[in-house]
Formats: sequence, C-alpha cells, structure tokens
Amino acid sequence: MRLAELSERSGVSTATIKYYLREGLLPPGDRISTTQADYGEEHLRRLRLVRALIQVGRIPVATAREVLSAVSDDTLDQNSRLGSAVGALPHGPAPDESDPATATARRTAAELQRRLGWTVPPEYPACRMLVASLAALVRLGYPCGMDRLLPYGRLAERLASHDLDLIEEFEAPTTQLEAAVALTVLYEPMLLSLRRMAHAQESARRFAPPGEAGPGQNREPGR
Amino acid sequence: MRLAELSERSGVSTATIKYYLREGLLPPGDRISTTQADYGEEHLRRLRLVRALIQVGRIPVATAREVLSAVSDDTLDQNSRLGSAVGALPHGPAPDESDPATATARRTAAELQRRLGWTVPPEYPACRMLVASLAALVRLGYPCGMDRLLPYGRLAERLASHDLDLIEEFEAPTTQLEAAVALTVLYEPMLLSLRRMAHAQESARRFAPPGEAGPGQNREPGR
DNA sequence: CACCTTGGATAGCCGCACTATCCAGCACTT
DNA sequence: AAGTGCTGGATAGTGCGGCTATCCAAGGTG
Repeated sequence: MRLAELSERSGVSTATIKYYLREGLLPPGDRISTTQADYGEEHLRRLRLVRALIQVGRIPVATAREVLSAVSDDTLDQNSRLGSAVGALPHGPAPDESDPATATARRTAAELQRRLGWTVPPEYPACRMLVASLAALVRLGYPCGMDRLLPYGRLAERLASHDLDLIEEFEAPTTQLEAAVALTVLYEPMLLSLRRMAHAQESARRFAPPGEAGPGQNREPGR
Repeated sequence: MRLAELSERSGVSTATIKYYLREGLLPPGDRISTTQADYGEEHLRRLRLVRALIQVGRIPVATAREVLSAVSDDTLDQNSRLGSAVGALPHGPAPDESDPATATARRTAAELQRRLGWTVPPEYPACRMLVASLAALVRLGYPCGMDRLLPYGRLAERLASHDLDLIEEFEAPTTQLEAAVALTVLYEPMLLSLRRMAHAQESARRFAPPGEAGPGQNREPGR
C-alpha cells in the first residue's frame, strides 16, 4: 500500500509517518520507483505499536527507536535483547547523589531487595528509578518503612509472574519480545489507572455519606 | 529567609523559584520592603513538594498548580478537594471515539468494574485513562480478557486499601490531602519500578542459565 | 557614600513532536 | 501526448513546556 493508505488505515497523518520514517522508527517501504514506495501489513502493525508506545506509553520518540531497535537486534540473544529494550525505557532523573536522602533511599532499596530475595543490580535503570522515588518521599518526610514497601514489592512480584505467564504464550522470539515491551509499557498506564480508580472507590466507601452512590466528583479532564 | 537561602536549602536555582512564584506554584513571600521578601519553612516544604511532583512524578507545571490549588481550596469539603486534586492529574490522551477498539475497551472496562464491584463513573479521568490503555492493547491485537484484568484489579484494590490506611494516619485535613496527593503521585513511579524489577528478577529466574546470578544486563541509563 | 544584593519583569533558549512548504518524478485520464 | 494531480523526499518552521539570562531600580551593608 502507499503512504496515503497507510496513513488512513492507521489514523496517523502522512507528515507524521514521514517523520517516523526519518527518525528510524519505521523501516522504509519497498521502493517501487524513484518516487514511490510500497508498505505492507507489517508496516501497519509496527506503526500502531509505535503510536501506542508514544501516545499511551508516553515514551519519547528517540527512546522508542532505541527500544524497537533492541527488539530486532539479531546480534544478541533473546535475553539480552529484552534487557536492552527494557533498559532503554525512560526511568526518570538520576538520583541526586549530593542529597543525603538518596543515601537513605539506597539503603532502604537494598534492604527491601534483601527481604524480597531479589538480586537486581543497583545500576539497573528500574533500580535507580526506585531509589529516586524513595529519595523524594524521604525528602518530603513521608515514612516509607519496610512495612509499607514490602506489600508493594510482593504485589509487584505477583504482577510480574502474571505478566510473564502471558508473554510465554507467544511463540516466535521477536513476537515474544514485542509482546514483552508492549505489555511492560502499555500495562503501566492501565495499572496506574486501576490504582487510582481503586483509590476513588475505596475512599468513597470509607468517607462518603451513606446516601451517595459512587466516588467523589472531579474536575474536567485536562487533555 | 531570603530567596537565595531558599534556593540553597532546596537545591533549586533562584531563577526557577522565581518562575514557580510567577506560575503560582509557590505563594509569594512576606514582603519586608519593596525589594525584599521573607520565606519561611512552609515555603521550603512546599517547594520540595513541587519539585517532587514535577521531577519525580513527571507532572506538568500547570497541572501541579491546579492540583495544589485544589488541595488548599477551602470553599470545598475534604472529599471534593481530594476529588478535584486527583482529577486534575494528567491522565493521558482522551480515547479516540472514532476507533472501534475504543468501544470494545469501554465494554471491557464496564465489565471489569461490574466483576470487581466498582462504581467509578466513566467520565472519571482515571476511568478514561483505563479505556485509552485498553483500546491501545485491543488495537495491537493483544488479548486483555477478564482473566488478565481481574488479577490486576484485585491487586489494585489491595494497593488502594493499603494506601488509604497510610493516609488516614495523618490528622490535619490539609496535611492529609497533601499526603494523599504525594502518595498517589510519588508511589506511582515506585510501583512501576518495582514491577519492572520484578520482571527482571522473574525473567532471570525462568530463563537464565543456571550458572548466572542476577537478571540480564542492560544498556546505559538514558538520564 | 560606594557597592553589592534582592526581587520583579521581560525576553530568550532549548528540546521535542510535529507540521507546512517545496519540489521533481511518475501515473492515470482524456 | 499533454495535462493534472498525487507520491515520496528534503528542509524549514511552529507551538509548547520548562526553564534561564539579562536588565533594572530600590534597598541594605561596610
């Protein structure tokens, strides 16, 4: 199919598709002539994935390119590719080493891992992200003792186990990797929205006057 | 204290503090003379909160202003303030109504709520965010049946219950609201990093050759 | 009294994600 | 065979968000 059709079927403007092609998020189409190229179903799939990562997963364009190129990097084995892809995801600002709260947070994270029996190395991006988040809480004076963190950790373990079961259902290596990335990234907003909904629900249950039916009202959505 | 000292103690440049003052994220200091103002510990606390929301929670400046002004809006009762504050948080792009996947996602979300016994109204921002995430998964052809979603929902319930226990420990109404916002926003990156770490851990446990100790290696952190 | 700092206002910068304009080469109609 | 309208590629521009730099006059300081 031509660019215009790809655009129509995906709902993405031709200008934006050209931009993604330039940025290497989408492989170029098969050249038919000097001024014409052909795109297949595979391009459509990939484009939809890119859009989902960028719009729903809120991943920067440059990051999406890194993630996707790691997925299809056939110089690495399956495991390394997954590591590279997930490691390339954004993971927030680096912890501020000049802040004493960071040191506290690092100790807390290490202790948490010990209690959970985890062995994720501290330089792993997700681990740094954990330290940065904990440091922010410490700095604000909110308690984040083991009693708070352990339940979160155990729930995370159950989520992960559940996610990997799902991923193992895919057979083809690249499909499996794509699924791993898509599920890591796209389940994140889902998980967060479920948590916020559960907050609303539970807070209504606890605090609302008996007459009211649902959670409290909210203001207009931002975007 | 003066602006310079506030800057030094918070680690935020004076230029940025001035910017926050302009944007209404920080109340103005007590004017001592035409050219001098005095800031107290409360300003420092608030500034740290703002920084955490923006840097760790990745909330846009304009949104942070809305959230914080809702927290201290004394024309509303406690419950409405919480609703406004959480409702003002970013919740991603609106679902694309022209896409049939959105309709599917909406039905799935409704069914999920029914099965969980939740009654969060569909116009609630978190609910729209859920629909948008589900629609993206549907569009990509990934299954998201009840068997996948229910466990996530039940885990979210347990997280929420745990979070509200923590929030109830705060006494003063405004402190409690601040805590609610801070914990909603700042626990999100923590939860996501724990999930990613658990992925790494579990994936190493399942797939790594017996000799290896920890999860697979990753590339350099982005920021 | 000379000098330095402060807070306030304004304008500028940078990165990111697009978007608009041009252009020459096809391809399909008539 | 000639017009006409699309095609893909290149390049430059736009809008926004989050700062950052510069300037200024009024105060405080030694």
